[in-house]
Amino acid sequence: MLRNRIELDCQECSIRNDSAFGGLCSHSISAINGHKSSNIHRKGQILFHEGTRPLGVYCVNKGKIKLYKLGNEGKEQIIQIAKEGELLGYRAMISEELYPVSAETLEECHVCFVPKHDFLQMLSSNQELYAKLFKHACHELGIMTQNVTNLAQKTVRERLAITFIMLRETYGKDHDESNKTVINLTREDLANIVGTATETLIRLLHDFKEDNIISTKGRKIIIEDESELIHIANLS
Amino acid sequence: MLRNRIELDCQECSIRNDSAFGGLCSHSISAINGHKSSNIHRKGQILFHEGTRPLGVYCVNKGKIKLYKLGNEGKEQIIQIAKEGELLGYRAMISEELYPVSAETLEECHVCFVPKHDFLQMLSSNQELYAKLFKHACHELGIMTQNVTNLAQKTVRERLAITFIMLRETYGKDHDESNKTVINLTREDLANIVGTATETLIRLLHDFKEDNIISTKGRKIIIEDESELIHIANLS
DNA sequence: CGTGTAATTGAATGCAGTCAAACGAAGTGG
DNA sequence: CCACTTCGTTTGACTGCATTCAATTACACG
Repeated sequence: MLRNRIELDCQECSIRNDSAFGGLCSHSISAINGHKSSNIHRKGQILFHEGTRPLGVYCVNKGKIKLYKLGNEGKEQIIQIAKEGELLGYRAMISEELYPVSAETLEECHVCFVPKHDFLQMLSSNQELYAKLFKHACHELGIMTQNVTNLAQKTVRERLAITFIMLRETYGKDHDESNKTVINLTREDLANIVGTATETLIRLLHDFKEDNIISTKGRKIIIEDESELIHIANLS
Repeated sequence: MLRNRIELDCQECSIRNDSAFGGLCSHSISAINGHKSSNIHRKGQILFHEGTRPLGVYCVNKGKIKLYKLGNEGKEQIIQIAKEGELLGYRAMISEELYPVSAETLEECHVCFVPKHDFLQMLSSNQELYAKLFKHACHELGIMTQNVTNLAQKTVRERLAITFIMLRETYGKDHDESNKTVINLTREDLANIVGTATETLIRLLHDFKEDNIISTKGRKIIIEDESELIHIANLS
């Protein structure tokens, strides 16, 4: 077995208030707590595979997880980098479809799992949680229309700037001594977020470094000048 | 005033069962019916503008409506072509955000409008409708991840084939004597669905015509060979 | 039945992808 | 601990798909 158990308690969970489970009554929280299992996943493990049937939902307690869809040449298109507090896998369960994406850990992650049956029961008895998830899904749809427009109309350079701005949210808590965001992703993953070839991405990183917008330490990328990123992103 | 009233009755509505309001009890239907207004919109009218606050929801009874987002050069990215039966504008209302897209009629349309307050009241008293819309939103999210992947990884030629396959659903009821789907869109709109320049699109239409995949009658495009489209689309 | 908008074609440019090769870093096993 | 291996990164050269600009033709719609 590639994962290990860990003891996590929803009542004590520090990131609960940032998650979909924030603001729930203590009765609901203890219901979740009673049905979940908590696991440590090593880097590179798959939580679920695109095209498989949802078995439950995953609540990220710690670590980053990439959600990606495979194109037909086997190239990953990364749809989202999920961080602590995010609830994964509920959408396909609600729409009663197969997972449209795969979820893979980018580092060691602590993840709680709530089985489908228990989760659906909670949902049906908790209007507040239901409304919260519905709202979240509608919000995501708005973001996706923006993503589609960016991919269709913006240059790779602009999309890379947008990606960095977005990753600053995701990696905001990972910062260096001088409080600058540090992004730890392979060049290939970064290219698969932007939607370009790895070589093209590397050339653009070079340009950004020359302009002191970013710096690098090994594979790690440090965001140096966000205002210039916003400028390059050329947002409408 | 550029629109005219029309008398439509939800109880008698022929497309109701294809819509989000399908399968509701007759009590709910009459509640909707009592709160809606029905209008005829001429071609080119805007139902709502991107960036404005949702005032209610729109149920399409007849006609096609394009939903698009503006890029910063003013270029439209068409996210969806809505047809009869579709319910528009509920997502931004649920997520309590401004409209992420604009909605414009592509031909004369009959559209029923339900004001925000009435719609929200109906939602809160009708768990079934609520669940249906939530499910629909989650389904749309899956489609959007596919769209993102296609835009990022597929060539314009492949995306045009995919667009035609998609439009066959939308324009399925618009067919000629020999039962072939006829698509009536400007070249610019078609280009803005595919995510390319109008000139590029026209050149590809030329290629498709040479290969007898489509034919044209004026601006109208007739789908001649769907199996070849599927082949070109190169779906995973 | 005109007239402006849409569609089409041509030519030139360039952004980004692909292929190939070299270099570097990190991990493995002897 | 070091040689070996593998994977990730980087750079160079080349190609080509798609965009842009410009000019002409067709046709949709009032």
